[in-house]
Amino acid sequence: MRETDFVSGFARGLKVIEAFGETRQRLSIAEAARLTGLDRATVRRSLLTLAELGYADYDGKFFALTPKILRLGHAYLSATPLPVLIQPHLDQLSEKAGQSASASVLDGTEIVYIARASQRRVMSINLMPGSRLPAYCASMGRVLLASLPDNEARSILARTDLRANTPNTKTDPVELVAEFRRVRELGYAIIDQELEVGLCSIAVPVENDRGQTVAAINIGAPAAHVQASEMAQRYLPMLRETQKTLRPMLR
Amino acid sequence: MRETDFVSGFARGLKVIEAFGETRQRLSIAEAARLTGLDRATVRRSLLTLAELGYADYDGKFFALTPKILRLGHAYLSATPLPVLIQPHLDQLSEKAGQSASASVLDGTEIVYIARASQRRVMSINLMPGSRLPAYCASMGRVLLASLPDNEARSILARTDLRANTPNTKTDPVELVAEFRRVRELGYAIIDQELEVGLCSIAVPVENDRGQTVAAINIGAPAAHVQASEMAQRYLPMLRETQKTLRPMLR
DNA sequence: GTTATTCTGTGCGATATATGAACAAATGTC
DNA sequence: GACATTTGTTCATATATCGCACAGAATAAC
Repeated sequence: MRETDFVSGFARGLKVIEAFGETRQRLSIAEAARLTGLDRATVRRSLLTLAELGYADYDGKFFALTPKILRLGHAYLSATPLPVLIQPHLDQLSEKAGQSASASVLDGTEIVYIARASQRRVMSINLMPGSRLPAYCASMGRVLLASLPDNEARSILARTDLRANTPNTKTDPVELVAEFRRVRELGYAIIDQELEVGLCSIAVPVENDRGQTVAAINIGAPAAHVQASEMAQRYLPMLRETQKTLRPMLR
Repeated sequence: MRETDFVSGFARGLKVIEAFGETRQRLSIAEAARLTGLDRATVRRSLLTLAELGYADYDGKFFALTPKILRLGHAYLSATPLPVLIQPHLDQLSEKAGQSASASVLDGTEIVYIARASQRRVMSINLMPGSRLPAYCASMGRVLLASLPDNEARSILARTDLRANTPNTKTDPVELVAEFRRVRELGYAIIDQELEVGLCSIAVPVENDRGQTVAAINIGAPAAHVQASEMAQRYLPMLRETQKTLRPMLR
């Protein structure tokens, strides 16, 4: 790609939109400039552009994103067959299991939720499509990383901030890569309170008709309610069933 | 705002992203140019920029958005208190009702889903945060339009393509404005298969502590399962309860 | 109330981008 | 296989944007 094939004004604008996610919903020009590392004048032009187009509100002092911005993510969610295809199956799965069911894909070091059917709230954090979690300590993340060649998974781990969210969290890259091998062999991953105390989850890959892993689905349950050791017995059959149903539908 | 306070490269790029929503997930340069009405060379630069930043994949022929694009919508969903506050209450509501519960806000002539707890699939279309429906024939849309002054609601109706999705759909602006008055008086709206045959729903406004309507929540049910006339009796009490709980939490 | 600091808005030269035409490659048509 | 269309890419140049520096307004500090 040549230098001139890059629209830096566009790239800067996207960076400005993302700046909103990290802090509060209202940003002044100076705050946005600090968060993005861009020049104030540039940020101001981007924000005024967003406001002009209706993607942001401006009260003369602060800018705030409007729901119109959801059109951008929606362009992906509705245009990509995956979320639309998976959602109804998650609804069924969730109802059958009596627990929350989710689907996600990998984006860099994180998993991104693309669909979700919540039965009850088991996590302190609130998940919705677009939400992100570190891959290394989430059941779907384990499954997705396990689907990659070892060196790629290692490279992602190397770029990850491997922090111990709970006493259970595995943070040793060597141990994690060994875990990926286990996951690859078994075809599922179980997380026992590695992300948050009190939360267990089990995930399986979603494969397309050529056997490539294109996403992961999981069921999460409160540890108080379901022991980690029971997860497979209870939920693996229905996860496998959903997995099997989805497979011929993909690509 | 001055001419130079508008970054047209940014605006064009956003338009290109939205072009994906309308058709398939893969777009060639020429297709994107046709959909956006922009020059091929310009669209090409925008698409290459998206690819360079990881928001799109490029196989040398077609571009497709990647899940990274969800960061943009997520910037709104996580930064805005409304979706994050409402979601857990929707989960509860949905579980209690045994039906899907959703929350939405108004964006132009459409409602935009900002949170959703699906119990089972009752609609042919698949809803998720960011999904949009025409306001005039959706229960939450009725509630949101009813919260506006008559002339504003009328102005929105004037810009709406008032089509009869089913034999039940109300499409006469005069009738609709009268309906808004009724909704305002009763404090809730019921839709009896106006959007889709077989689907009923009931919505109430979500007000902040100053009594301003900031969103709407609803419960949808299959008409075969729940008569429209029973909707209020069955679900209004729990909607009111959620409404009451949310009120002091907002702003 | 004064000073210091931070912020927003503007003008300008340097730099980057958009445009439409031109061309080559790919695709479709007969 | 030749012709017509469509598509992707490149180029020159007219136009728009960027980042800087500065002025004035708004806050904050004292």
